[in-house]
Amino acid sequence: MNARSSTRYEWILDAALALFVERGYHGTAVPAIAERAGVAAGTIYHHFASKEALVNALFQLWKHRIVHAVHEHFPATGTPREQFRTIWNEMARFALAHPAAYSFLEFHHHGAYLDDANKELDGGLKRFAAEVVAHAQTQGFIRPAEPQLLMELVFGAFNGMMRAHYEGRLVLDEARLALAEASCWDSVRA
Amino acid sequence: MNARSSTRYEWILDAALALFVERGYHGTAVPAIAERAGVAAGTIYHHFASKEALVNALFQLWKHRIVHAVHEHFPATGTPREQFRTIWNEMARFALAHPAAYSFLEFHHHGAYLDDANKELDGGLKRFAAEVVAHAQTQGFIRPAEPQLLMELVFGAFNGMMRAHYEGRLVLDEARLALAEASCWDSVRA
Amino acid sequence: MNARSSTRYEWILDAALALFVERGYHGTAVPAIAERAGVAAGTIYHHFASKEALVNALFQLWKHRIVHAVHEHFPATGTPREQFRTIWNEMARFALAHPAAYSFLEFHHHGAYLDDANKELDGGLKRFAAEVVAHAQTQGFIRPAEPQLLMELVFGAFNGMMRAHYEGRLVLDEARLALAEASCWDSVRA
Amino acid sequence: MNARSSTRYEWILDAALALFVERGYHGTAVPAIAERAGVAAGTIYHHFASKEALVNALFQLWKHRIVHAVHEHFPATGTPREQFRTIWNEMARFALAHPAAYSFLEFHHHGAYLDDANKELDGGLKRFAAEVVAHAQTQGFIRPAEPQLLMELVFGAFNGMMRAHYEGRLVLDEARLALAEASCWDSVRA
DNA sequence: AATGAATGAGGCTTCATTCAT
DNA sequence: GATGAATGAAGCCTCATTCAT
Repeated sequence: MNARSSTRYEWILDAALALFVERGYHGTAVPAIAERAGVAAGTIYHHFASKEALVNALFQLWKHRIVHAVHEHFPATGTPREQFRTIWNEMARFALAHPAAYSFLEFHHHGAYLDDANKELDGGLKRFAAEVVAHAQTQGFIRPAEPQLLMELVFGAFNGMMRAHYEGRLVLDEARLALAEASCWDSVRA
Repeated sequence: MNARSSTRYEWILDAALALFVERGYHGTAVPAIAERAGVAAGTIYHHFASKEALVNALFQLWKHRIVHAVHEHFPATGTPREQFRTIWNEMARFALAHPAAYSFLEFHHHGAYLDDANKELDGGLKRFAAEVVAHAQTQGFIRPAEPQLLMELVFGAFNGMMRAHYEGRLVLDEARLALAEASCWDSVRA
Repeated sequence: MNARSSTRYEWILDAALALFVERGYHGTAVPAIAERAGVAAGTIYHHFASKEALVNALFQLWKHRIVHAVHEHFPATGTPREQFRTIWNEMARFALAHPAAYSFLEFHHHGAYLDDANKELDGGLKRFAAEVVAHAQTQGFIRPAEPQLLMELVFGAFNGMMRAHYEGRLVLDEARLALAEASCWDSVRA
Repeated sequence: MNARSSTRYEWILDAALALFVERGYHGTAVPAIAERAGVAAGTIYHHFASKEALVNALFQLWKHRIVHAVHEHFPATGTPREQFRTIWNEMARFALAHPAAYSFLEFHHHGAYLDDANKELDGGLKRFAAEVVAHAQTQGFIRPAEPQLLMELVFGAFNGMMRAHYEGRLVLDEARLALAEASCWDSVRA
């Protein structure tokens, strides 16, 4: 789950990600993951205790990565406007660079098989964003409303845009991303 | 063979909806649907040719209902602002009255098993909304940007809000719905 | 099983015969018989206690008919040559007039579900033929060999010919039937 | 995946042969084959894609064997009488050594599930025999009649004899086989 | 008698997991 | 560690039979 000697570990994670996104967790057979990864079915069980352990490892890996990407670039001392834009841009960069991973994290229901650690992880980014909103409100930059509500609206808008992009209904370039970001800022600014 | 006459037909649809939302299509066993519906497993096959036919019937039924609800109340001669608010409110009324159905329609990947008729149906509401946006732009009420992009942002925001509500992170009452609607209007208005 | 008030009884027998020949007993579903017969599935159970009772009734009906046809025209006082030809011709007439029935009787394994009465019936025609052979041997018309063996050879030849005809590998007309009959007579005559 | 290497492969074929002969293809459940073979039900699907693939493999295997046995000993330069006797004897040897296989090949209707390759295979031996007959006719050894008809009569007689033997109505020893062969030759010789 | 929806046992097949090599 | 054949529980579906109408 961290540095692993074998690169097969990563082959398996990559194959599982692709298949889970394509066909869902329950719709994906372990032997199918093995075949796509180019390893034997038994090999998966040398690296993961079960199919459930595999999906949890996968979720944790990518959730950590996106959280890290957002936190790493977050301008703690910037203006709320800058902070908003930075979070938006980092998430867009991530979602465009790793479409399968973002789709897996955001557009699939994992409730039935995620372990507690991952359920805790899942809400982290949104809690952080809600805090940023709340702080910006104290400075008067963002309209006075439940931070939770505003945050869910913006994340939802972002996800709607990304999903439309993934599904081919929308082409996302720099200009459109900036326009969308500005629109969303307008929906929350004071 | 399966006119809406039989109540079992509806028991099965209701049970399938609940389970598909809970555990996903592939995660739901046909005998589990039968048990929840209070019928024998074989009975499902008197009403639906297959599990796939069942999920398609379910999708079509509810998609028709929400499309109907939105179209029925759409103020064709109203101002764009009124039109926007009406669509928002009708969708909210529907999503709050039928949480499982809305969740099933919007928060699940159906790509692998939806038939062509349903794939066609799926995009209908969004195409309609994009047209409304485009028309409002010609009158100068909505900012000049791709209608498709603006529409996906607003639908996404709505869905983010609904999902947060369903998952217990947000309480939605009249006031919050109105506030959210106003926020989203601000994200697209000229 | 004899004169029945309802003609549905016969529709069912006819449909069952056609399907059993096409797909075998185990390969034929009772609802499929009902559909082909143009009756409801439940109706079959007003006329037959079970699928097994149906197949037994069918077997008995047609076995009786062919036995009757052969016996009716058998020239008890004729020469063995006449007797041989008559049996051959009667069976050919029957097999050509009722291909499905003959195929059902002779080319399908019924061992697993025939009742005792039918198992007894099954051997009747062959026992009769063996007796005819034995009697002809006492008069020196047929070569001295086990009647049972000669009879099975001739019946086998007849069946091989009929099957080839049914399966389209052979066209049977009067001339060919006569030629085949003469050939078979040559295989047993003194 | 299923080279003849694994003994289980053969266990399964043997079990399937015995059961198909006893109860027919549709009357035989895959789990029953597994049980008789002494393997798990799932194991069958490591060696055969489906029940239908299994029955086709079985048919092909034994059809190849009998064709090979007949061709291997066929005296291409012998007299028609020798050729006739050789084919008869080889088939008898085979049919007595492998009663289940011969019964499976000749006494069951496979039309519904045999693949094209097997349908092609099926007619091979008979086509060969018809050619032998036709060639013998050109030399004046066999009476002038359709080779196809004479051949079907002889094969039919052979099958009638074998079936009577299998079903206990006839005991076949060397003397009786020779007698039957001579009888059949008499039915076709000039 | 006739219907056909309903039943549920059982059939074919898949698949998460194990284990001998 | 790696393999992949083997397992058997469980999944989707069929079908002989029943029963309320």
